[in-house]
Amino acid sequence: MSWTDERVEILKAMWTEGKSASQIAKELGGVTRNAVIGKVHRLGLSNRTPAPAPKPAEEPVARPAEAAKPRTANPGPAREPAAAKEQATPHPAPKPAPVAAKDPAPRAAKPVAVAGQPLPPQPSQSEISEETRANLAALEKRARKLTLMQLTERTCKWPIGDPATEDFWFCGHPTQPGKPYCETHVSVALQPMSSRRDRRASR
DNA sequence: CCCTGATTCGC
DNA sequence: GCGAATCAGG
Repeated sequence: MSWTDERVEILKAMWTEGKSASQIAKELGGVTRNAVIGKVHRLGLSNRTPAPAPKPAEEPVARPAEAAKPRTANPGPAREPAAAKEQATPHPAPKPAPVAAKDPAPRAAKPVAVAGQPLPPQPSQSEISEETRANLAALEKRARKLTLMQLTERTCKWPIGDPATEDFWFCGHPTQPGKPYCETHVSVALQPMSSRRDRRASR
């Protein structure tokens, strides 16, 4: 794949929106995150940080040659205004609408809209075995407490807690291959809906 | 270990 | 210009 005009546009858009290089790479396809990062730099739109922490120059202890190399952000010569359109929605994390927190029961999670992510079909308030129930309780205590932005293809996206408060995070345990949740959450989320199988029909 | 962006440097 | 390898960090 090559950097066609269109692909570059997507790259710019996504990068500006705060998407990570790997996300962009997956979206575009045919490129690695390294390629994306490399391109981002060549395009000169690397600095997503309006507040460039002026890094006090380190002692040229071991690399005199390196010190001479042009940094991405060159303080000297006229650099193009890349910080102009720094308006992209500064809140990558969608804030869920406040929800009445009246859930005394062992914190069963409420579904939250996660952009582009499969949503956890309610803990199927239906029939969940006591065993599974206990499993969940134990599991949630060991949750990695990932934030929305830390979720990846292989982190369990099961929401835990109340999205309206700070008491909210995602399970984060390793997902079952191809599934959005960890083993335990898959079991409660994607049940074959046959808790009560026919008592005799089967064969 | 998973992930992030940054930089280098051969192609 | 490109991007794998590598670096530095969370």
